[in-house]
Amino acid sequence: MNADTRSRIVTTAMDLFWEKGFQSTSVADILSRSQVHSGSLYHFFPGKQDVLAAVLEAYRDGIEEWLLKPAWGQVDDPIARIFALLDGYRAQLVATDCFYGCPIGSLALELHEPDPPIRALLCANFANWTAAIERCLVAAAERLPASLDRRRLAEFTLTVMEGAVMQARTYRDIASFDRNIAVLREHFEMLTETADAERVPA
Amino acid sequence: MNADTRSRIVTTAMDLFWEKGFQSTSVADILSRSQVHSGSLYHFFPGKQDVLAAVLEAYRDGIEEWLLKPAWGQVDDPIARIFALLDGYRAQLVATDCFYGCPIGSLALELHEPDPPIRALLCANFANWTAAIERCLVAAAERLPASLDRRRLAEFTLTVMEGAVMQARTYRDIASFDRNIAVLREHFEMLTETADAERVPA
DNA sequence: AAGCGACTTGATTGATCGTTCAACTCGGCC
DNA sequence: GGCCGAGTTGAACGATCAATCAAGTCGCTT
Repeated sequence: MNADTRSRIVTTAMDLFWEKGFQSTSVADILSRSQVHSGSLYHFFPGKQDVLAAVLEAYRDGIEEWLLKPAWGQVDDPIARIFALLDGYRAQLVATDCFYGCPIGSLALELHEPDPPIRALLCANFANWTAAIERCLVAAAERLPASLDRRRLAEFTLTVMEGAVMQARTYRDIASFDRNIAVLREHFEMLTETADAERVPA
Repeated sequence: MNADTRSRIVTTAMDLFWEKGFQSTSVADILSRSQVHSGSLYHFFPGKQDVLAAVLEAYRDGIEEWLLKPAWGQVDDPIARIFALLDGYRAQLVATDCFYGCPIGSLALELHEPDPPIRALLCANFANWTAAIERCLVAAAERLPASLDRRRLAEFTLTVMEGAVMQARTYRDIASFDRNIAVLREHFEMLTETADAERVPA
């Protein structure tokens, strides 16, 4: 029951930072919900910032198991996988009445001058997410224009997801999210049509 | 010197909320920078939340003069105006070394459970921004597909801007912003090409 | 010139913040 | 059996927080 005191702190902090953000979550909040005493927390972590770092590391290391595997279990087509991933964020919004969105995005905008290690972890989370999308785009290369900048489109997909989550949360309306994803889908369709056209040139 | 005590509080709070966010800005921060004493602030505002409301009202009421007019002074073409507006956010990022982005977006993600009036003001800011873009799209209707959902594309433009600002700030790299806007531009180009094609059908 | 009300001053409040620390428990090792 | 050190306990700390308020200033009205 001691090795998982640390992990209980981290998972509790993940929940609380997701629900209330970093600043609005007090150390006392983490302690009471995780049933841990302050001395124990400060035994494992030098301070609150380091709990945040551990949370961001957990997200970074859990992207495969907690984000990609659940979304891609039933889906093989690479482009379908991209939208299945986005649908996971949709499900999260719906499950919380559009209260909570992407935890990384919220933290990224909340922390105005994050310590370098914290910012590096935020970047790592974004980069891993983008890399997963890019792998899908590579797998779907034959359906997309040959000249397509895949990394750029993967980055754009993250951009649209984060922006769409932000608006859905602000409007408290999942329809806003759906409309944004629909436009992204049409963007992909225009790209595949372009690829079709260039494959039969003469 | 009394009527503008209130406005000095509001403009100072605008700056501070932009720089540090709402929670990280203390009332004492606002007081010291604006050279106002606490009693005066609490004479005009019941509390800190109401300063935030006043800030959001100022943004909402100032969108024409402070956002659109500067960006559109030299630009007439409606689609060029959309990207001129986005370029304004780019300039803000560059001027602050990618530290500060869209104040509304930052507040929207920072306040996890905003009071209803605060959330309504965030929505109003987003809605006004989107409406300005939609007016451009209506003005450019003949270059775009007839069936285009203009409100949806305007909403999408906001989505891309907010997501792009988030990433540029996180990566501290304006190139990320530029790549995202480039993809949006290509989206617009594909739409205008579609419109060209449907105008010469036979 | 007297009085009123809008506005200012700044010390002070109690709550809450992140953090510290001395005392304690307890399993494993010599 | 005695010791050590990892982990726990929870009271306490100083700092900072948003907010209060009694006293005071000043311009305007009558």
